[in-house]
Amino acid sequence: MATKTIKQTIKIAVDSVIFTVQAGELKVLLIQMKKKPFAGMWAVPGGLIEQQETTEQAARRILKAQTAMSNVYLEQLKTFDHPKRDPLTRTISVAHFALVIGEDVTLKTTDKYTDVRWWSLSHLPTLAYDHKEMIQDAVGRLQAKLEYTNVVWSLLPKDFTLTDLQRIYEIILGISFDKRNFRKKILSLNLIKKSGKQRKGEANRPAELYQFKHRILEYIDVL
Amino acid sequence: MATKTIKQTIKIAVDSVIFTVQAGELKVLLIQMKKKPFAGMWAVPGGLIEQQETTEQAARRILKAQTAMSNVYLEQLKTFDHPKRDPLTRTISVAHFALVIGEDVTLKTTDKYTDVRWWSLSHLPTLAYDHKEMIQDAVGRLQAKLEYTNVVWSLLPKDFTLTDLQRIYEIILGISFDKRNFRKKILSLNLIKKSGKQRKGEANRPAELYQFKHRILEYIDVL
DNA sequence: GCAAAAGTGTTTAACATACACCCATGG
DNA sequence: CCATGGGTGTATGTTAAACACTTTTGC
Repeated sequence: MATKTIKQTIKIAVDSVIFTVQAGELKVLLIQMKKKPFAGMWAVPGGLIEQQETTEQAARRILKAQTAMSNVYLEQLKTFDHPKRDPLTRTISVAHFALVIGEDVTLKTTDKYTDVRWWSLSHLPTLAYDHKEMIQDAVGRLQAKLEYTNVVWSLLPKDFTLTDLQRIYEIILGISFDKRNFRKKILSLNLIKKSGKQRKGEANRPAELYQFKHRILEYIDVL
Repeated sequence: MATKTIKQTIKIAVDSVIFTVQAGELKVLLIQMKKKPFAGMWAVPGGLIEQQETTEQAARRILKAQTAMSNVYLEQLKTFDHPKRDPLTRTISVAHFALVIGEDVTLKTTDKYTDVRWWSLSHLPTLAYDHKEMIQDAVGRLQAKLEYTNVVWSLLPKDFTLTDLQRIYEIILGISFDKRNFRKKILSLNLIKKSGKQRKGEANRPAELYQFKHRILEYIDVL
């Protein structure tokens, strides 16, 4: 070893797989690319990191350019490093995954991209780079993380009903739960509390509104 | 954005946190550094990646330089990217974690380092860079992975006893298990089979030798 | 008064935990 | 024959799973 000392010319990018739950579906934010060789294809938002920032700072900077964020949960996912993943120059991407609350996200358009929009995971368009694999990895991480952390807070507004919470779990995990058992389990975990308020104005019995006790990551056996 | 286009000058390294279980302890392989600014300190083995290799290939290449491997489990751990983690030039490290079988590892020494040896996790020396954090992250990952995968095969030889297996779990997780319950649980998981052989020659009843059915990663609720 | 979602307990099955003695061998 | 670690079963408690009806509201 240590004889071959070719100088590295590798770029470092950050990509963020941004999820939200909207209209009963899990969705991911994609931008449509302008430049070759992926013109017209869709990709997860990303960009090169700057000399003096961490990858997380880069991810937040780039995320701010696409969504007007209110509550963003962000964590490092995995580093994608296949030498041929970018056909132009070798680029290693430190992928992150992010969760935002569906309701209060407004998308911005920039001149760098043709379009920006949410895509349902069940109907994804053709993806650039290795972004299909990246999204699959991120979904797996999200599903796992729902089961052993309280991270679901990052997909819900401050006040929510137990049914809202159950829906999120059902949509992301793709299974349905018994209402009584789900409530029993969640309430026994000591993660949420009653807000005292109710959601009125619908053609049915008003629902109790709950809040998370802590909106920071905690590790707990959820399901 | 997209106005600040400072050219990136960032190096990409790979570091591997290599674990084994030896003499009843969890150990990590460290090399002692020669060069400033960390001369005399210890670090996890690593190096820069080459232009046309993946980080995993780089990790295996570097690992081969330190240990004569027989069975190495290797996976990407996390990317460490603080701008000041390397005081000389900005270097991003894609950390990996590796598991090797204690018995059949022979260490090589190279002229790049003062020394190479296994350190017990309970008595680590002063570590260079952010390698203390890296090792802690790796230990956490190892502990978690023991609980939801069959990865323990990578720490055991082909034939092993149920007591050998139980010891590994106890050492790494730092708790002790009831022998009968542990056996019941492990056998119910359908991960291992009797080899038909026994370990004789010790001053006690011979122990049945078992083998893993599959020496590849599987996801299962182990404990 | 009817449609729609909210809220609420009990029974049963599965799994985890606690626990103690006999067995086969080497020296 | 004794010291050493190997091997085995049962009873109890805890947690998960299955399951159906009443309540409150808007229209």
